[in-house]
Amino acid sequence: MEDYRAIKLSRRERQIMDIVYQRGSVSVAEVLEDLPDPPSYSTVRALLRILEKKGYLVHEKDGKRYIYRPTQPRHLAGRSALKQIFQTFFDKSIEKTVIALLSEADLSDEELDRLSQLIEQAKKGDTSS
Amino acid sequence: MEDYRAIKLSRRERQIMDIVYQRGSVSVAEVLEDLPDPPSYSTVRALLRILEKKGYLVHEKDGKRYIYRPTQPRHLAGRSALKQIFQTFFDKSIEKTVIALLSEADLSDEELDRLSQLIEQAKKGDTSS
DNA sequence: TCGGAAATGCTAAAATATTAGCATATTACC
DNA sequence: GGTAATATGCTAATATTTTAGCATTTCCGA
Repeated sequence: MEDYRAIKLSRRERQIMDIVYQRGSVSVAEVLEDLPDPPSYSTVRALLRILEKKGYLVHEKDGKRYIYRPTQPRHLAGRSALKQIFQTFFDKSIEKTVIALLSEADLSDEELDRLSQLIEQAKKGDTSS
Repeated sequence: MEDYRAIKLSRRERQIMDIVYQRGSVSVAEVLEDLPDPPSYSTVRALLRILEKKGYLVHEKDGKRYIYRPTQPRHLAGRSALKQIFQTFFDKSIEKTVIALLSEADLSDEELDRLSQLIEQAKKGDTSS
């Protein structure tokens, strides 16, 4: 499935999908909590139903209420989203994107060490695409 | 300005802003070229006018046609977008995001070396937020 | 068990986004 | 200068999105 953040969804639908991915799974009430300019409960339900019909979500029952989950796994959705980003803002360069990320916040030395290791591994496992 | 990709804009508006940031600056015809399910020329003009009115774009004349540019610099928009992404999909962890990026494509050894250097620098310039 | 709180199912109105058309202006070129 | 090609300005119809209301169902606790 392609990046929902880029193409298909309406404004509210996208907002809701972001909330779903952030939380992992959601009840109607939770979505309502997180939505900016929150509409009515009823409205949120309608949107979740639409997203399910479009195939982006599924629900299961938890007691008397529904819990919605994304159909596309989080890590895949994340990768798609990242791809969109570095294509749009960083000349399709992963390197530039990483640089921007690193300058975004101060990582701890441990985190930096782990990244160093990762890069070393990448250097060795060369053609392992 | 906040991340236009997350909150405010409609589907078409967002598509157009992505195109603008990808190209740097755009004519109406260029936007039309890149839009999926392209509408009419007239439609694109209307949307660009709306985006300008909302403050996301400005235009200048180039001969007889308009060239539109984003008001927010690309690198800032990119940072906002990245932030959104790692908050939504990577538990607010920059490290996890970098890892995802590295696994996304095979970087050349030179690129990896440059990243190593960058990380070393980050280790030294510790409190330099 | 039965009443109330809190869900969902379904439907339709209202608001917004999307679209295109016609009139007018600008430029390039002969 | 005149004319064709190619812009823009403005407006309004259409489609979609967003919204909420009312009826019904489900679960929990007294």
